[in-house]
Amino acid sequence: MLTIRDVARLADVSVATVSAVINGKSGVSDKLVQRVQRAMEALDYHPNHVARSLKVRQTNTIGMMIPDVTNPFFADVMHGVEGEARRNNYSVIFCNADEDPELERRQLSMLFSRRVDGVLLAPTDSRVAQDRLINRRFPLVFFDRIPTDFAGTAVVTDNFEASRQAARHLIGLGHRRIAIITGRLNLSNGLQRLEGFRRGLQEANLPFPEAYLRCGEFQLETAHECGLDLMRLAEPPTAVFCCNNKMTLGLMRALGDLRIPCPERVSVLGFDDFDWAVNFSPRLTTVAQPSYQVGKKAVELLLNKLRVEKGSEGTDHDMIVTLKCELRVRDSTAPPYPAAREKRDSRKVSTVKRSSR
Amino acid sequence: MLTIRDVARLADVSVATVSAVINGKSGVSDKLVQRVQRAMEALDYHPNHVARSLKVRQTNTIGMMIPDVTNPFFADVMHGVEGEARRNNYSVIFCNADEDPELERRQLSMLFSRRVDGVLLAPTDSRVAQDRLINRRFPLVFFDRIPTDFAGTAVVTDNFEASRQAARHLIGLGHRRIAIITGRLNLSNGLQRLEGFRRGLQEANLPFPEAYLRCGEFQLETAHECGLDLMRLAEPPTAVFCCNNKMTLGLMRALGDLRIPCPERVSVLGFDDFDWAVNFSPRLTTVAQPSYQVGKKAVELLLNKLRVEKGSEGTDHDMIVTLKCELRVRDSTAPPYPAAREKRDSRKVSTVKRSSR
DNA sequence: TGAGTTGCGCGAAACGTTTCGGATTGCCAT
DNA sequence: ATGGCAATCCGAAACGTTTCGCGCAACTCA
Repeated sequence: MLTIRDVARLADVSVATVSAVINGKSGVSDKLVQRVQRAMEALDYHPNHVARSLKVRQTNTIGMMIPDVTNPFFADVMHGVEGEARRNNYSVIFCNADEDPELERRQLSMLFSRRVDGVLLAPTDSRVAQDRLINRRFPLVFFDRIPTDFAGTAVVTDNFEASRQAARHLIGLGHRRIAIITGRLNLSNGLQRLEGFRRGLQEANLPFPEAYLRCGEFQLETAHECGLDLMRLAEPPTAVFCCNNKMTLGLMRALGDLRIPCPERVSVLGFDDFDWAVNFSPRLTTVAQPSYQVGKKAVELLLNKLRVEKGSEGTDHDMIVTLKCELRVRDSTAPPYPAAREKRDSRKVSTVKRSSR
Repeated sequence: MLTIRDVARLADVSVATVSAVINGKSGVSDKLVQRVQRAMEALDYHPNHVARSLKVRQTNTIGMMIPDVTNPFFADVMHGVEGEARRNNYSVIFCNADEDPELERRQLSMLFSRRVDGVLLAPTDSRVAQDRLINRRFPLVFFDRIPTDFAGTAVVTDNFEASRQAARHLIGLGHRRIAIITGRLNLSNGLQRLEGFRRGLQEANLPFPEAYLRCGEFQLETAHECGLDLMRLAEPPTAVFCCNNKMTLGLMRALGDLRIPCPERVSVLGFDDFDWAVNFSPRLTTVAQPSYQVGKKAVELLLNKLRVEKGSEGTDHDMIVTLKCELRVRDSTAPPYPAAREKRDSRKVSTVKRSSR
């Protein structure tokens, strides 16, 4: 394999000089720059990035920990991460935790061994997140979800507000018996979605019976069962709010199993939008997260952290940036059945706008 | 930052000894092994993987080039890749080519600088794929798509056979006017799907007029327009085969725009299955690719290549492994309208099985 | 008892860069 | 002619590992 020495020899200069022109440093004459560049060209030389990393103690690599690649939400944030990283000459090595804290721990430790400059983390539980040891290893920015008493920097979406709006939308349609299928509640995303929803109900003075609160653990199968349970209740809900895309799918399957038409018998509102939502039967109304932006912003924050750590500029203040969600009203939510009886309770029905995408 | 020297000092042994125990080499007494391990524990020492990589000239990293992260098919193969790589102590640095050959080239060159041990590549065009220079840089295994005159190792699915079966399914239902929306035809996946389909038609002595062949470039928007064009023909097709998931979506939108009911007026059969297909309106019949397996198998092949390159065992013969697809019949395909008139042409209608997932 | 063998541990030289300080040159002002 | 000062260029020491070969002690066997 070619080394910097080979090009130095061919260009008849020292390795120091070659290094200088590779890194675009000033203080080397045009003549030599030319010679060196020609030599590199001739040999098709590519600097060994790992040797460089060892020397400068910086790998220009960030790690990204995802709990579940299969979720299209995370695919989108990966897209954002990869793009922004590349634009800044960073590579991303990508890890899947499979929702397993132990695996997550091992992967994090592997990332440290590889001396990544920093990591992006959507933690699977709050223990890892709080681990001071891990925090001391490298700059960390969280995304999508954070522990309740989190101190550090993160980018999340306004789960609380979005869920509150979701509840309001349902209430506005005239629903009184509204259920929720939540995700895991140990982390912010699951919790905030529940809390925002609860607040929405509360503000309308609506009851929120225990039976209408189900934990679907963010999984399709679990949500499927929740849906089944919910709809078999003596007094089933007329609307249900699903806290992520997979669970929405599970619920829809349950409705299909029970031959309960949506939205005629029950309205469903899902968290997470995706291309396919438009083609669902019925077209799904959802709250859409700016997933690409989450990824982009996360690496912006991380790179800033790295820059200040190198002392070159600015300051780093830990912060949680919150990105707005958007309610996309489509066809899976409608006034409750029988519409006639409850219609009088609802004044906002006629004002809701339908989203075309 | 801690080095091997620190633990050597603490354990009162040489760095060579520490290195030996880290790598589990034999020839060091139990007593010293204990001492060293205790020291590592006490210091919370993690070996510097980049120094090691430099020395042993192997990074235990593979690169993965994907044309489009956003496509759930690739998300699944990533899942397979990451899992199999991790099980073998490899990390994967992940690149998005965004369907841009120039970007792909740059990324490949970056991967080489980082001295990845090998790369997994779903090329965006056939030029890059054939580049001898690139092939000489590192072991390469292609997946999903290969150039027509490909020589090397790759894992693909049986696009030809699957598409032929797809055509047969449609024909079996009684369709005579069958259209196809193809992807790009410069690479195997697009081409084979067209060819298999054409063969299927041919075997049934069905015509395949120019007007029924549209290129959707694997993109949703393009396919949307193709769908519009197709259905506005004087004699529109009664069934259409879409060569990937995004294009199926585009077609469905077109049908929605034109208020053409599926499958009553037109049957649609899509390439690529996904969780959401079940909840479509109507439930989509698709040909499903073993995407996770594609990823898994690809790294198996790559790691094997690496092993033989290190001379430790076995031989490497370039090969193309082809994984089977599966036709999942659901509700978006049905006998053509008006069923009565053409029913007599079809004998197989009653024998098709419906897939429950 | 002495030579050969084995097992264990260590020192030091790589791996391919970057970077620091010093050496060389040319030029200008004195 | 001489000293001083930029402007270039170079040698060599790191960076944190692995690994080769050597030294030393303890056995084994005649």
